[in-house]
Amino acid sequence: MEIPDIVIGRLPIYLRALTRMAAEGMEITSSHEMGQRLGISSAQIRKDLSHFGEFGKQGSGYQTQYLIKQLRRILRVDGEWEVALVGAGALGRALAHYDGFRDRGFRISLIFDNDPAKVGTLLNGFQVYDTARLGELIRQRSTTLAMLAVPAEAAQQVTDALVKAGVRGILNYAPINLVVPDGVWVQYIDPVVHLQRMTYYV
Amino acid sequence: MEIPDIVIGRLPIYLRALTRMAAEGMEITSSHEMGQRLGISSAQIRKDLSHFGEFGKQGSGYQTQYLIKQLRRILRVDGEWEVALVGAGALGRALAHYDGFRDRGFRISLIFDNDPAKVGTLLNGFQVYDTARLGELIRQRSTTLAMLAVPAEAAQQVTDALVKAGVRGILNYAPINLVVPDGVWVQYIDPVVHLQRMTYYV
DNA sequence: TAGATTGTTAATCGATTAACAATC
DNA sequence: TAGATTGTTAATCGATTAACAATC
Repeated sequence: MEIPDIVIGRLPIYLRALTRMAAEGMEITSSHEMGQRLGISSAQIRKDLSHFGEFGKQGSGYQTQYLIKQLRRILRVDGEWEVALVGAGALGRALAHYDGFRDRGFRISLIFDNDPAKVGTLLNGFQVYDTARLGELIRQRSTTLAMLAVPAEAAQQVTDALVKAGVRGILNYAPINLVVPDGVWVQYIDPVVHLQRMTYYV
Repeated sequence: MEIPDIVIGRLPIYLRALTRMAAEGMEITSSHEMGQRLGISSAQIRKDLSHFGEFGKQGSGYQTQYLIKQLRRILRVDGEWEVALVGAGALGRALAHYDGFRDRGFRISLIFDNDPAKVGTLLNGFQVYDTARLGELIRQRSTTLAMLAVPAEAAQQVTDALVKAGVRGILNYAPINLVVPDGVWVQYIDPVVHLQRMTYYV
């Protein structure tokens, strides 16, 4: 009954591919066609989707737009999540300016940095607040998601503050493992880890 | 005999944790202690390592520095890989300035962009070259790794040029699936995918 | 109708875990 | 020695795939 994490993990990939296909004008697709694009077996795609309902038609396949809509609903990205960004260094600024969040369900709406030279400035139209005010402001706005773009040394401390303020999901760009209580989710992005996963084979 | 991809995928995580532990002054550790930090069972860590040799001592555990050295060797990051960066937008610039590559085995040494206003400028001390010269320069320097920080629309085309020039591993920041021939590896970084993996649970 | 593709079941495959002898 | 931890085997668990009836 419980849906495996690994299945949930693939849904955003399906959603991304379908959105692309829709943009290319494809109104209908099939598990076989999706699998070809993604390097995944068609059986796996059908099995994954079957955890959530029946979205296709025998003989013809899936209506692209309809499946997109369903996946957005399942993943709960049919609305817009407000995301806090901690760290306004080079990476933080790049994230703040990235325009790919908006139409996929997210918006950075609260930015923090502990550098007095940055506090009070605007970043993509948003105030940069002092990290000291993190708890206060996140609680006030009931923000539940955050991105961490601070040095590794500060990451755990900031995480503790985020969790205490009610954040439930953290996208961590710092190259360090975070300790969080049950009920808080962390995803990691570390380019070096990804590069090191390729050098073994190259 | 063949080592599973999923095992290779965990080694960089072990390496990162061990490096952290070493920095904290820990000279010895155990599979149990590592597992606690990473939220992984000690049995899995021992099993993973056993694919490559025997690195520990019964009763005491692993010498941190020795295990780091072995993992670096296994992953082939005991030297320094030259990496090409394609795309000098906000993200590309953040990557070019990131100082966390160097001591983990990588160095961005070749930067491309197709914006005439950027071509010829310096980025972290390196020339920005016209993307039109990508094939020529990558071949000349025998670069085998690349990071892709270009818009989704350009990603496949740039990928084809990279592969043709001899690149064997691509770290793709564009939110799109790439098609590559056998023998070429791709790793994906898409913050939205990671965020969407959490919203289901939050 | 004939061809295609779904959703699902059962079989296969592979990964994780538990347990323990070996031994530091 | 007594306690601790490794490396490995076997058992368990879970994920993927193959196959096909249902049906558009």
